[in-house]
Amino acid sequence: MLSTGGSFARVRDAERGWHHGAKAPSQRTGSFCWDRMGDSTSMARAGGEDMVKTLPTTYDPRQVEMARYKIWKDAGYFRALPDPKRRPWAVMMPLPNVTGELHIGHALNNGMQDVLARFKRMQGFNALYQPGTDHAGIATQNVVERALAKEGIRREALGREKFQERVWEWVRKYGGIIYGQLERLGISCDWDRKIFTLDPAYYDSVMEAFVRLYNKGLITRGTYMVNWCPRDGSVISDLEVEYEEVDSHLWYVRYPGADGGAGIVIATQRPETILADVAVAVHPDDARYQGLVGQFVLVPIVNRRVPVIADRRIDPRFGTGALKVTPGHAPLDYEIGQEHHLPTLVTLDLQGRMTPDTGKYAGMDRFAARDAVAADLKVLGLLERVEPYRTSVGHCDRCHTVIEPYISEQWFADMKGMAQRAAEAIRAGRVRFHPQRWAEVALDWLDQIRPWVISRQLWWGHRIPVWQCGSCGTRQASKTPPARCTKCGEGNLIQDSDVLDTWFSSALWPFATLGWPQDTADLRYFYPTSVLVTDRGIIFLWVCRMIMVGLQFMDTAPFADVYIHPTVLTLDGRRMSKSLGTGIDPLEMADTRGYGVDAVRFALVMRASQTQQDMRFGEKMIEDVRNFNTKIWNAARFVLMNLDGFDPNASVGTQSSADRWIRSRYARLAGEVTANLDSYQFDKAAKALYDFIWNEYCDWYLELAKVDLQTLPTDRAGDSAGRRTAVQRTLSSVLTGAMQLLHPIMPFLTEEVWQTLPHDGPSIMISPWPQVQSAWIDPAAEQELEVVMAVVRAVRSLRAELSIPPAQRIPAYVYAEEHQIGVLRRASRYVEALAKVGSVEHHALRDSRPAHSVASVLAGAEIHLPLQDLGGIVDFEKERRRHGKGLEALHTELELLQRRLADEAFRKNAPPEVVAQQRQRQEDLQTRARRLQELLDSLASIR
RNA sequence: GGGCGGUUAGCUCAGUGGUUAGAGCGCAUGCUUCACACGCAUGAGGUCGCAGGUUCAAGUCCUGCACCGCCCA
Repeated sequence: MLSTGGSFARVRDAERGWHHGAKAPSQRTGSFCWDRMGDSTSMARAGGEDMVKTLPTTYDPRQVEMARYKIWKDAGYFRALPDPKRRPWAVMMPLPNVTGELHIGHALNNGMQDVLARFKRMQGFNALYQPGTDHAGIATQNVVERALAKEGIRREALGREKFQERVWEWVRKYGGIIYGQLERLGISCDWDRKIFTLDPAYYDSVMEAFVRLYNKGLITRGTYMVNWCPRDGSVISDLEVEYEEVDSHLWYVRYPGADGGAGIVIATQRPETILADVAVAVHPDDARYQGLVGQFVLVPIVNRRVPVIADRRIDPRFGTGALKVTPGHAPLDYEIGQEHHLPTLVTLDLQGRMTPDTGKYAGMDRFAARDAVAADLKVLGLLERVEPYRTSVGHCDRCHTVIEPYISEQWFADMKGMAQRAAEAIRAGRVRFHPQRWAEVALDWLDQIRPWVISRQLWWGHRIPVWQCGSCGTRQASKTPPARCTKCGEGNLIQDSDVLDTWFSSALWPFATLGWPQDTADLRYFYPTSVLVTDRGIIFLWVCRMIMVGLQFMDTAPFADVYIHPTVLTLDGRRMSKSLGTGIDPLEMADTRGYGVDAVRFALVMRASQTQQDMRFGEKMIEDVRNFNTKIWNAARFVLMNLDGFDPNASVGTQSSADRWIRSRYARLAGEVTANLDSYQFDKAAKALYDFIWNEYCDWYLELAKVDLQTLPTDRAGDSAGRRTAVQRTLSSVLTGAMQLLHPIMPFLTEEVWQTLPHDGPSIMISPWPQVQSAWIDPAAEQELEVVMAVVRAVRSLRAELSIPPAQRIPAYVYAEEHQIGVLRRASRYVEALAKVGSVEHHALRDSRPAHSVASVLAGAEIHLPLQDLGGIVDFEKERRRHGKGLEALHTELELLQRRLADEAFRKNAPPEVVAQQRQRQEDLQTRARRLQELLDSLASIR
């Protein structure tokens, strides 16, 4: 069993004894259990080590991740039900579009939510991670329209009802794809709570919200100039318009005077709208046109007689300073037209084509008409010139069609009061943004909120629950079709044909998912939620609206924290996009490339800093984490090989300084990771784990432990002090704890490793989060090991410098301050093994040095490799240069220090401890410099 | 036009006003060391975007500028 598959414990066997019996030990008894007890003991007794050795040296995540996920899910670990005895914690998934497929942004976003959910769950919270999908009105309608187009069918030909059936069909077929992909990420959502925004209960919440706002007079119908998408045939809100700089032209057109005079030259970006002009406007102070205001000019082509008016909003520096006024097709012109009581003419239809009354232009697309009109103006001799011009053009954020300003009657929500409350909540700190600067961004928008156009001319979405009387025209809002008109009593009521903006329904997400408007146990228990994790791109569209609506209906903001994570970019700083071919597909990385989901998650999380708003990301970063995983895997293999005869319940035994050191470092790590996750500093948590596991645990502690394991007796009688047990316990418990701390970020590998080591409970997922063991923090042991490591590094460095073959054992003399000698003597076995030293002699620093040696001068110690042991391989000239360089550096630094300490201003103004620290440093450097000089002097006598 | 973020080693990024600025990757050299070559060891590599200022002390605080990016109008 062990040698097959890529895992220590093939998943199914790993849980043997836990899942099928009621005997699973309680988490609190503290009784360790060997998982796969049979395998482990036999491994220890008879050739077990060989069996472990036959394990592959690399970890294949594909062998375990999917199966492990199923075990967790089936065990019900993701489930969160109200339980008054436990503290709730909740995060709502930013609902992906039902048409959507997983991309790198989802991997980061959901990965982080899962980190938090797993972290909080292990901390003992009753953690709810709420999943769901969004019907995504325009996006989904577009997708299905495109599918229909392939069959040569237009939606209008099908009719509303048939079309909706087709969309539902599509959703049933493809709408679940994203769920499967999210599961593949390993995220621990409560899947029994999956919600789709068009589910009946959710639909009811949306209707309820609309009717309540309507009855409060906060939703009204009005005619304004809106952003119209001619392709979608619908209005969209300001936030759904993306402005983009494009190269265009400025056409200078002469409008002849009605009296036969020269008239006026205007500059326009849109000659095709000339046909709808009703005036020409100039700034009242513009000296050039003083005489013309009040006169009349003729609109070219149509020869309409229109006035020249004065308006302060005209920018005299733009073009000629004269603006043609087209109230039907431009927002500013619409305002000017209203104030000056000008008529409104419309020459473009809902599809962006010239209207039938435009003569030869009728039916022409707006862009074709632009060229046609310009050409005709030229023929008429009225086109003075054309200049290249760079301008910002609004596009539909769904289909990228150029937006047309259009006068239209729509439903608007008045957000002013709600925005005020939301802003108050943010200012009072009841909603906190991380990083904090995003609060300012949100507040700016809330403070200048404008009415929200919530109706959409679509067939897919929540139908607006307003009925209009066919007889008297009275409107009423109602969740159910009303029988008769409230005013005239007639029964001829017609429902509004429009649907609601998708964002209207998603604004209700934090409470509609929990059963609102019903007063449910879920709602009482989990609302308000704990945190929202999302990208900055939807702060206004979604985050602010959730806060506003949450306060409106629940009287409490929907979450206390908002964490805005970075946006993932390519290595050269471009947006990741499938269509541009610049994306990294997280599932391709995990499965096709075989890095595993753990590696993808960790690689992303490790780079999520609060400093920058973007993160540049590439495949190599995932590969690096895969290597880290292999490192962990092999460390676990090593530990497992050395746990022979280990009894987790035996008394602790005598720990070495190395044991105390790594336990101390681990205790600090636990505190660090906990604090970093609590403050959404994911990068710091990940890096702390990476550094600890690789550098401290693997590179140092495992090597130190090897030294002890090789020398300590394996039988109970010989090991009366329990030294071996102590090392084994340290090996095992520190790795187990590190796996727990790493689990939220890398759920799978950590579970595999945890299952094979002595542990308590059925899964790492529901194991208690490691407490910071302050008793384990041991500054003396830390200092001791610092010295040992410094000596080892110094010897290794000398060896490399002198090209001493790695296998050649050489003697070494260590000269140290007297209080360190005892420490170094006790640790000499470590130095010998790690630095490949045959024997170490310890001396006090005041003792005389060997006559001829190469040396390294440390702060409190000197390492000497005596010459006679090195044969003729030493290049003394090189040695002198090396030490000369070192001495020079010391002198430079000393000079700086001396100057600083000589400065009275420094001694007077700097805090005493800083001055003292600098003095101490000066002394240390002086000592080192002196010793180095002595060394140089002794070298000078040699050849 | 307004606001925000960034600019630190070849790349990706850390860096509470106080030692001569760090990490990972990459690079160089050596190593089939009994967990791991997806590895180990050693090492090279930086006028912290530019210019001023504050301070005993500036990568860190202030002002201005440049460039890259995001948002709003």
